[in-house]
Amino acid sequence: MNIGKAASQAGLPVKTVRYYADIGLVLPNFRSASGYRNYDIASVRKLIFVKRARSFDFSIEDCRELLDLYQDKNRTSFNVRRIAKEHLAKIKRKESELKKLRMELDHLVNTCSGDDRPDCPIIDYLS
Amino acid sequence: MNIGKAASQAGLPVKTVRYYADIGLVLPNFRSASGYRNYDIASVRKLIFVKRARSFDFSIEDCRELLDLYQDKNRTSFNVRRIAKEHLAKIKRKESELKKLRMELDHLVNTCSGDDRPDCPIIDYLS
DNA sequence: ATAATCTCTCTAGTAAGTGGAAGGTCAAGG
DNA sequence: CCTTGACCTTCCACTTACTAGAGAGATTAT
Repeated sequence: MNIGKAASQAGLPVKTVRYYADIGLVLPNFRSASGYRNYDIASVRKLIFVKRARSFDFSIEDCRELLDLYQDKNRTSFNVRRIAKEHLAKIKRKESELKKLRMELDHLVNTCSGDDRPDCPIIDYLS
Repeated sequence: MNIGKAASQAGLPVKTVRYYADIGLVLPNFRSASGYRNYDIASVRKLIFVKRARSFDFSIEDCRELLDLYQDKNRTSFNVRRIAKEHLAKIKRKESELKKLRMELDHLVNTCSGDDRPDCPIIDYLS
């Protein structure tokens, strides 16, 4: 199938599928005589795999590794878990930073009267 | 003072201060005959203000607006609060997405045995 | 005078795409 | 047979908020 169909089956924009081909993440099976990219079911499955992994916020490089493991019948779940654990650690770090941020900002917004006067604890805090 | 001193007083890399000048966020007071940027205390305070706002993850464009309000003696706390509230809403959205992500990934990592066999619930889930 | 430490501008790179321009291809209809 | 419209191609530029480095000029210290 052509890129348009592959993209819609995977639920990705055509541009993104082309981009994944450009960076060698998910290559089309072959090119037609006129240069059209051709995808089969297996490559569409790879696109879907990448889409899911990206929705978990895995980086493209992580996706590359995971995709290798996905295709490797001799993989060990140890290696998959290692990547996922590292990623989880990053997410947890981000989450706690974001929580701290949200709490501080929440406090600032709550202490600000938000009226027509210039006095503002938010500005004061940032100054 | 030159850019180096201004940057260190603000706790920012020189490159960043130059960047803020390039995009017109915090301009130096003037340029010396030889082209050196010159910063006074007021502009250093603006740099610090931006640094704090950035640490709250306000975008550069938010910083621009906040900086305008910071300098505007006729500002209303209503406007400051509006920007902060919008930003807070974005952060809250991100936070809950991240939490969902973390919980799902946590679950996957916990169900994966992580041994030398190829069977892996993480791969299964992404497939 | 010279060396070390500034500073300047300019270019290019980061992550992961997105948008658009200019042009080639393919199937259907008149 | 020709045209229309939908699809496809490549290439370039833009996004965010910087950061790295090159090559050159300015200032300061010895």
